[in-house]
Amino acid sequence: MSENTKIGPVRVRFAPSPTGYLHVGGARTALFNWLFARHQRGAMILRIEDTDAERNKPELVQGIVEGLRWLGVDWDEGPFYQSQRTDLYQAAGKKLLASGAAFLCYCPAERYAGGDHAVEAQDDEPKAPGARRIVRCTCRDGKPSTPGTKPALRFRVPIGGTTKFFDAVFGEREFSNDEIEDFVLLRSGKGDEEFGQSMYQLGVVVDDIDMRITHVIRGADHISNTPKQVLLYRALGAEAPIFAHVPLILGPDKSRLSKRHGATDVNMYRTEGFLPEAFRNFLALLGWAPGGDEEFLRTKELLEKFSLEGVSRTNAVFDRPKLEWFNTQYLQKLPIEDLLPEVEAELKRSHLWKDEWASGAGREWFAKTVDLLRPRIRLLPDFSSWSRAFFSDDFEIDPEAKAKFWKDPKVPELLAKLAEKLAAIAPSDWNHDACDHALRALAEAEGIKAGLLINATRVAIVGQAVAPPLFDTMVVLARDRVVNRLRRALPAQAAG
RNA sequence: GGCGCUAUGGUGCAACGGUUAGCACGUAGCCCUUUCAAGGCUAAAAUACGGGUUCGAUUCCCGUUAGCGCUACCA
Repeated sequence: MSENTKIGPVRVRFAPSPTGYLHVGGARTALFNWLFARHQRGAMILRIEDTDAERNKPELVQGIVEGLRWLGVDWDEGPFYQSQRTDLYQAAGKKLLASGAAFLCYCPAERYAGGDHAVEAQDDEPKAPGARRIVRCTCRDGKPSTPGTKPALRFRVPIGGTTKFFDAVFGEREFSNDEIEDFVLLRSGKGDEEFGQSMYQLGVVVDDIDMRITHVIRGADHISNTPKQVLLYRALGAEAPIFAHVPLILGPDKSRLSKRHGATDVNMYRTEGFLPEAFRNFLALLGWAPGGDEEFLRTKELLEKFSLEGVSRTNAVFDRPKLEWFNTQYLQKLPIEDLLPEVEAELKRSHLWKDEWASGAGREWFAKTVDLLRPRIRLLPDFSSWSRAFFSDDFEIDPEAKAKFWKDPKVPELLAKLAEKLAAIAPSDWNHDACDHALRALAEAEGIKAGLLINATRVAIVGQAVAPPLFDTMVVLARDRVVNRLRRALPAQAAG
């Protein structure tokens, strides 16, 4: 609407750090950025924040990129790697040093590291009010605390006053400068380098300025970092962007979502067989709502409706049962042509795919079969496992199904008779009602309930107690397969 | 410990001063039925607590409590 009219085209970025896989929190941040960018017809940029050589695992970038692709999140620029942009950060750091906005710090790193385990600050050192941590470094007046060591570059945070910024989700925010520590901009150099790698705060700000980012949409865990970054923008002579901090995703116990809560890697949902669009719909509704009660929102609608105003300020619990519900909804409601490629890919993965299903009559059969199966499918791999008998003659008969529906001693005889009756139907007359009549006529002639024969037949032709309605299944399998499977089932029954 | 953020059923969201507090997931029951789903109907279930402001608070303000975040030469 109007929030971006004076700052030109929207430019946003997703900036993961390759210290782990793409987790659902990051995925949602990426999704929100993407929805916002596409809704605003702006640009989406991917930037890899790999300035920590120690923790960084370059091979993880591949997985992150795959996760984003699966999610359907694409980008217009990048990926850019911060590890390849060090000159920019060094230059910015030196500029800040020259202007007096930063200073050299000779303190040993351990002096500040480790939170509660940090070295106790001396009584005469400026500390955050009531806290043990050191907020003002004694090096800021130019006197090296530990001469002879290589210095890091720290930002000279103003004494007194406040730093403000606007957050599209949380509103106007104001932080007291006395709470902000003299944070490190550039690590101390090793060997003969003047400085080491850039720290997070400097890299982010330098890049966001350089890439002309207009809206910084990221997790709410960064809200306390924001005043530091605003200070940096000012010191670098740039205008701060609009921030939008999105609430975090929690596990069922309301603690921050982590591995012990189960799958947090987006790629695990892909391999489990969730539909990306269902996953996207679910994720979009975690911390955002379009305002009404609609929940089944296809990506097109998400794109139309997304706005930062609808983003919630409260953390949300990742509710897997609801994700599963979304998946079954998509499995059932998607236009069949949207679902077919997913099923095709699944059958290829499990080597059940036949090329004859790619087009023509084969495609029609495939569409009809998938349509018959879909109400009972929960995850894509169910097409290969649970529905195997629809795509292959090579399937097992489930022992529990036998025990349940082949109990009656008359079953072998009944199935044999049914096979002969069905075999007598001309292929051109093979349809739901013909099968229905043939079976019910037999049941009546034998003086048994149709249900007994229906259930026994189902086990014989698909090997399971659970399947789509029998006569629809028979139509899809066609006469010869049904008859063959009935005949084949008899020795299996005797053996079982 | 300090600073910050948040608070509607078990969960995700709606209601942006006036509703019998709505929808969905999940749960329970019923219907449908040829197995199992799906679908339909019904039920139980919430404004954290205490103060204000107001004719009127879920909604605005303060406090308490709880949860979460930040508090690294991590990002």
